[in-house]
Amino acid sequence: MQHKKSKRYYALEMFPYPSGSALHMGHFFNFAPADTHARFKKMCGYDVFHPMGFDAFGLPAENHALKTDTHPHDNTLVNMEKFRAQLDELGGMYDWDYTLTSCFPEYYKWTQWLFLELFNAGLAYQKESQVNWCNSCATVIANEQVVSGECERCSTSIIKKPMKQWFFKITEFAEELLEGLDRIDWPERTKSAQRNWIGKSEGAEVTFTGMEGPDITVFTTRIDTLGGATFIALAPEHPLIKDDPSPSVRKYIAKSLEKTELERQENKEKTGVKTDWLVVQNPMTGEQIPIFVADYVLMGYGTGAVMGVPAHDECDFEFAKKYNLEIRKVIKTDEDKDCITEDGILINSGKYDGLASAQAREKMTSDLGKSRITYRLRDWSVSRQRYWGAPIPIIHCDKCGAIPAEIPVILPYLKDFKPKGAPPLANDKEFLNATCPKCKGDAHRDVETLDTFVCSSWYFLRYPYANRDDVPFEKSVQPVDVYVGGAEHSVMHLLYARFVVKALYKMGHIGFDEPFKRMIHQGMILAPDGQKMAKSKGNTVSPDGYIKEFGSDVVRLYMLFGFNYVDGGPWSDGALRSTAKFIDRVKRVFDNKSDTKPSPEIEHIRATTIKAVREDLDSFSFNTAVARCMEFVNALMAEKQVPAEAVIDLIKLLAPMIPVTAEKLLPGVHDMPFPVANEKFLTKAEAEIVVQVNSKITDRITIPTNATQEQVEKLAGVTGAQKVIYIAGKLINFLVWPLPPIVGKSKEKSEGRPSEK
RNA sequence: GGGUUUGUGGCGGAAUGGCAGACGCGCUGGUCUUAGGAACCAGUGAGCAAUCGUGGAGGUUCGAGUCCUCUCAAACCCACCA
Repeated sequence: MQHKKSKRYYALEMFPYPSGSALHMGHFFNFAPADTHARFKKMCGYDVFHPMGFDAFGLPAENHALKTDTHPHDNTLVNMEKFRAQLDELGGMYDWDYTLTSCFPEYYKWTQWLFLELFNAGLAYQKESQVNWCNSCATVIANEQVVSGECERCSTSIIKKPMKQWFFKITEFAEELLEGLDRIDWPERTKSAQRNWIGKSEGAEVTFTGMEGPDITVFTTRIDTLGGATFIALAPEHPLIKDDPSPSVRKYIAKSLEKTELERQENKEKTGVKTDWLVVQNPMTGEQIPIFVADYVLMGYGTGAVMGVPAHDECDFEFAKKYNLEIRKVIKTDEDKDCITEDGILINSGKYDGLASAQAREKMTSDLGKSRITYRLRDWSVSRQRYWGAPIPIIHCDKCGAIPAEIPVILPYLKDFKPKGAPPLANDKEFLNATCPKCKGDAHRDVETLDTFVCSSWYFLRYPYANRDDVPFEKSVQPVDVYVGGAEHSVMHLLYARFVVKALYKMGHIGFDEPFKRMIHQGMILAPDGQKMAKSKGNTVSPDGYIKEFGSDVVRLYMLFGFNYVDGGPWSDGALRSTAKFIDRVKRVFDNKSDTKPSPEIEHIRATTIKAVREDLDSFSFNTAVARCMEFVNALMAEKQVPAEAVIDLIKLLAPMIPVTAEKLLPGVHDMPFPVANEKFLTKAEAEIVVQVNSKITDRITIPTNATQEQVEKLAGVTGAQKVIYIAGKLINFLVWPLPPIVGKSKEKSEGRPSEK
């Protein structure tokens, strides 16, 4: 019975975060169905690798420890044990020999290795910049972790703060990150979210010649509106005005920089101040236009300077109105009645007069500017001023600068890890003081820790080598075949992981450049009232009680059957009981089996069920897979004698879905091959098809499956058709044209509509 | 404002352009039970009917829940991005 193990199949779920409580319904809905898929693949003969670990570093664990006056290390160990027990209870088929825990030195040594590899390749660098600071978390957070101006974790308003920070150069991979999306089997919405986040836009740089001051280069996607540029606006952070002597300018800059991200966003009214000495010349019209400093211009995008074209840009329009600047139209828009192209035609623009905007852009870019592509993506800030994370493996030496430390740099077990202005590790003198590896002089360690997303950006490479202490992984490591996890990671974890893999690929450490070939996001289980489950609402439902009451198979099967996996939906006790009922029926039909030969009907449904279940389990369409099995059971129960061989196939089909029950009924089932449909029985000898005349159903007839179209036409008994459409096994449609009094839909409509109107 | 996705019975949800509502919940009736439950059997989109029905309006097609255009609604992502 043992089949040949062949192709390796790497099935992975996002590893859980062992914070405060136990695994919740969301975890179960992620893990149980994904486990069904992995078990199915195993029975199909794949050498399935299905590991599980713990994403143990991070803020929630640390904050929880602070609140409860415990230590995150101790809590994590306790929680992990609880998680592990729950995962076993769930009946998960995991390769526990290859587990990993991101807060253990055996793991984070290699996270530090990754950091140093990026550092040595110039992809990790330090820079002083305006960073996102969360006062409540007392740490810097990455762009991706700022959600509409607030901290993703605690919803505190984010402020900007100048700070020297470590960054990963994810922007260098913007184009690759974009391009790779076309090659992977991921949900469209996730790809779209990433494209959105990367935010590529193609445009041009145009330089305005300075008359009294320096030249100013702006970025624009609409160079065709250049003739309508009546002012220039610079971001408050722009280097050209950094040392501007004008008091009003200095005051304005200082005020803008104080504002938080959120305040800037909320303050929709444009403000700005005109500079005294800068006047620049429009390269197209030759005229001189004023320069403003305005905080609606972002330093981080384009060149930090924009040309103000009030007639064709909403923001510029608002600004121009407020400061009484000229509004000059240079493009015909939809409102202009005589507009003939979709794209607009250039007017009043000298030698470009009359060109469509797209053409004009191309021509003007080569004449007056330089084409340039910009991205919204920012480099990933990875320093955290907190305790519970992997220490940044860098030693700072006054003479030699930032020097790689010997790894692992062990995170000390601090009794007091409360953030008090400085990062907690700074208080540990033993940790802080170090010797420079280069000059052997006095130096100090970097006291910040790495963003947890660094830990999770590469863990899937580590699993197969979890027990190796000489290497993080080897070049022969394989990408994940199917990755299952929440859609909330669309732009953080999933983007970071892709970046890290691309970087490692470029450095020659691995042989692929996309980590997850296929991505599935499970939906969300809602409370029975259709609301999101929340402790504050008191509507949470916990899986543990149900498992205790009904057994894990019932809960698992309900998760498979009760929802479309990708959509999720509200929890229902009633529907859960129905799956318990179904398992009882399966047991009963199994007990009633006898050594009879299956009837042709049973052979047929057996074959079609096997085929359908195979397809459904492969495509994560669990609900229909269960439905097919239910039909199969119904058919078997209707038999006087239940043929054993068919029932055994049923148990094999169900084994990935109800592993405990299946193993009990058929010991060793999980090592047996998944049933293969007998082609012979897939089609019946006879089939019922629909007869249509002029696309209306007039009859249903039974025909031999192998009948030719001529034979079917004869059997249908319709004559005089001008055209016949025959879909084998489905329908035959006789078009008797022109239409007799009983008319088709279109005629009816054209007659009926005018009189109704 | 830009992008993506989703709109199907009382409910969860099925339908490679080919019989809409598979499968299940719930409900109704029945069998069996002292009774309740369980189990089993039958029915269950709407309408007395002809027929009508997949958010709405058009279109393509012999044929549209499915493809195209517009529109409405919801969810998510991005958003003074030049």
